[in-house]
Amino acid sequence: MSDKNFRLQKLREKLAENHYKMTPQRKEILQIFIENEDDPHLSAEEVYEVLKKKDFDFGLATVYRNVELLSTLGLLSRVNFDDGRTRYELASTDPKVHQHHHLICLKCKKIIEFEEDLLENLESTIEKKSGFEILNHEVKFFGYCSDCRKS
Amino acid sequence: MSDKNFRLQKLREKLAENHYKMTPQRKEILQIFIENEDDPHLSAEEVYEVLKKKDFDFGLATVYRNVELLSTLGLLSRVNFDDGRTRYELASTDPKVHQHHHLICLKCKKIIEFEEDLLENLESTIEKKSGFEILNHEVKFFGYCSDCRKS
DNA sequence: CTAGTTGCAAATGCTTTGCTTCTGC
DNA sequence: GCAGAAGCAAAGCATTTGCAACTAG
Repeated sequence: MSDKNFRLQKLREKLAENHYKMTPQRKEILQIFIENEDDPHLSAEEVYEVLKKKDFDFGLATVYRNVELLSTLGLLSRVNFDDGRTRYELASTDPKVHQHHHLICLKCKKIIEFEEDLLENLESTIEKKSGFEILNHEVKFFGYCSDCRKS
Repeated sequence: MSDKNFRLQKLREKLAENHYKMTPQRKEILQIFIENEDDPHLSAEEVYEVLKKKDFDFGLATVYRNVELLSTLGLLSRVNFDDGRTRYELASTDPKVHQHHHLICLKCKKIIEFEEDLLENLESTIEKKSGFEILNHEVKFFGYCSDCRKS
């Protein structure tokens, strides 16, 4: 099964499980995240713009309600880059895999994904010392990307 | 020199360096962060509330402008717990020390500070693999605190 | 003296909500 | 058929901004 169909399937399951309905709006919003690999961190407003370009005439409030719903269902993850809007990205399809990390360039504002996790040790240290049970994490690194370092 | 005087001294220096003026507003706002050890992550509005309790009648816009200024001067750090408001906390006085980590309990919403950093290895791995020069980071762990795990 | 700062109120911009109409299941 | 969803416009909040009056250096 393609990644796209896998995610749509999962959407159907999660919706049914929680007594929500599958609607064209929900399907299309998830698809936009699947298709927009090049721009993976979309705000509700940006999703709405993409929808308009694709000639889908959904209400903005519907987009707001559904990105939030998809995030509580675990299909999207909320990310916050302190630019005044909540953004969302496709969640990992593997429940064992935590979030990747984000490298944020202070000069050109570019956001780079770093795929490896590498926090297992730190997490078990924290769990031992604090008694806190860690389920997930969010890690951002700030600095200069390789392009900006050259100039 | 006390920690408080050290920080006020640093505020004076940073302001002068950058051609800003020392005002009673700026001094008092920084002091509030120094005094509020028990509630270390204040939003602008919360700082404004504390000021009112202390009978300082400063404008809310002044508070917004100055917490942001203190943050650009390195005396405060911005933190974001996705509760819809920007929060600030006292920055470390040691420039070599990175931010501590925040453990966020998903049940009781408590925020626990974890003082050790322990990210040196991960950072150097990322720098080697991506060519990204890391200056700072922000790390949040989500899960259940020891109190909530018991119940 | 004067560039920078404050305070106030109005404006902005993201997000949420109320409510009526519509539609999956 | 009916609970849940969409659409629209209005409301809600945190935050920013314009501007006249003030003040630190």
